[in-house]
Amino acid sequence: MPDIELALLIDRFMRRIHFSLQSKAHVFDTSKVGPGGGIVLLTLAEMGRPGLQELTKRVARDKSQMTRTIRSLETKGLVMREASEHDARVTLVSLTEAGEQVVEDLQHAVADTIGEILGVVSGPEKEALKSLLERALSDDAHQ
Amino acid sequence: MPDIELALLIDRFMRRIHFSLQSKAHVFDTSKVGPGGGIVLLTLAEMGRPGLQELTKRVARDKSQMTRTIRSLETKGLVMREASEHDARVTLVSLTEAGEQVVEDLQHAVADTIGEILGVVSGPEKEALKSLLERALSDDAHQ
DNA sequence: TCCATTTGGTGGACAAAGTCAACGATTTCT
DNA sequence: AGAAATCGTTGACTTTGTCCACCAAATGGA
Repeated sequence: MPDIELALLIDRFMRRIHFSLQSKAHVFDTSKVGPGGGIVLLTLAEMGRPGLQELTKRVARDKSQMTRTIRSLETKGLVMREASEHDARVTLVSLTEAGEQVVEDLQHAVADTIGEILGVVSGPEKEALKSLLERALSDDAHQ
Repeated sequence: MPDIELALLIDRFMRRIHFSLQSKAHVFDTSKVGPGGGIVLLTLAEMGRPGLQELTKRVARDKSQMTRTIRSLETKGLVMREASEHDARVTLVSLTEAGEQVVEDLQHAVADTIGEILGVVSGPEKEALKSLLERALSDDAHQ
């Protein structure tokens, strides 16, 4: 019943990561993509060349915001968009080479941070955590 | 090494909770405290009567923002502040009765939401998750 | 004791992120 | 073909987050 603690813990945890990353941002975020852009880039690296809508759902943002984020990343040359051949409504988004380079930097930074924070936690536990989250998120029955 | 997935999962997870709660906010958030205010109220219920700084660190927010959040909650009559006797600089914050009432509503709403999302996850696993997060957050060597 | 330094809280100004509703261009369904 | 749904974009607006300067109180030496 009192899983409120869990919610509060998760909130704190996320902010912890956020703070930690931000304090080092000036070192690795040379392209000034910010947290929002960063997550999008990392997700793109995972997804390949999704449609904008698909991407939006994955990162759970508002579509209008995603439009702007992508545009910003595009003007930085990190991302490219092309129309889908099958459906003229959808825009496919993918990383450019420059984008992939940035992703690598981001990956290191994030991995380091997570490593620091979860240093106390054993490997198997981390895997358990991932599996748990994946299951919880698997039924993407949300908007 | 590739714990980036973990970071992305956590981000998605948090947004999932956020969305779910927000979609029902009109039902339980009758006092219009918003997500920010809600977390502060719930945290206050946990902490009792902390100093503002202490509270700020716990929820990992900027102190100036906390000032404003508390003021907003105060004008709604959910929270009260009093000067500490030991240290004239610190303001002690605590829930009013009205505040405690609101906290109860929040707790139910949050518990429900977490319950929905973590429905797939077994009890013991949830406990493991909590313990993991607590450990990861225990060394509050930040800020 | 006096002064420099830290600590707790407030305020202002601005930047970033989120929210909401409307719109044009497709596609899909019947 | 026509109605309805989908995809992306735009505009306007609210909420959060961030940074920095500031005052008041406490602390820690010389």
